[in-house]
Amino acid sequence: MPELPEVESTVRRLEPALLGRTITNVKVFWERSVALPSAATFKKKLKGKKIVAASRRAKYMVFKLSPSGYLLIHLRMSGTTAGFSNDTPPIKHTRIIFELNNGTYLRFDDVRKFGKCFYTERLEDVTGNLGIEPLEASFDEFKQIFDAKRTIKTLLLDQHKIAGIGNIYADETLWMAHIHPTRIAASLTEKELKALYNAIRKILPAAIKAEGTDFGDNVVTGNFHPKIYGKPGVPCPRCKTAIEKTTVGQRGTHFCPQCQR
DNA sequence: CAACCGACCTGTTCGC
DNA sequence: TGCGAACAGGTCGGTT
Repeated sequence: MPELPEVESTVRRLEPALLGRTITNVKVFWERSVALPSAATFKKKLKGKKIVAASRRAKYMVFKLSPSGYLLIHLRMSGTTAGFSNDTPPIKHTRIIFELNNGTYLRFDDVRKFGKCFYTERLEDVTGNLGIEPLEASFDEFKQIFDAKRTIKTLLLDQHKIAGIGNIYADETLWMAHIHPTRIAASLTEKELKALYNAIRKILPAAIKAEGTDFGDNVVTGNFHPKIYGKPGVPCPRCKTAIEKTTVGQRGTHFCPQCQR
């Protein structure tokens, strides 16, 4: 689920509840939700650490700890995080609980168990291979990525090239930029690349402001409404042609056959 | 280098 | 109504 806007919204929501709090205990209900290091070491390393900053890198939540280290959380497909008071019981899908020193806890729930938590002393050990941040890169930095013979959508989803865009926002930004998802990246004109760059810088902030995409479920509870994602057969908002759904790079892909060439 | 495939997982929706 | 197949916001490692 969560792509850049959802992760950003989640971090902003959690920040006031976590800053200055100390982790007093960690309960792991599903060991493989801990990616690094072992679950036992993870618990030991986090206990007693104070959360001094909350931020986002790509689709990772990053919590800086004192006196050292970082807690990173990647929600993957179905993860969620939220704070609760200690008298709230965990649910069926609770994978990890981080108890805090004020009678509350941070809970990591994850139906499909794909989400991962990391503890590391050096941030780059986890985030070192990630590509540019879509909202921070200059147009020149952005442009360099697309000098490749791959399809544009596959590139947009490649976190080692550009990090944070997922399936929803790849489809949405390509639609806004009038670019067909199977176009070869290197064939895009300067004008098309600029349109894509602008679409990203328009759609992602709007989605952050809306606190993520509205899917009517428990995973993403935001208020951003996609124009074409998840809407096969629905008239294109621009030209009224029926939105098509195909597969690109093994991912469900929505586009307008009329205005994306 | 790039596309494809199976894993990793559970839950919901679709099609017959 | 029932039941298996298909599919879901992500990513990785191994193969074509």
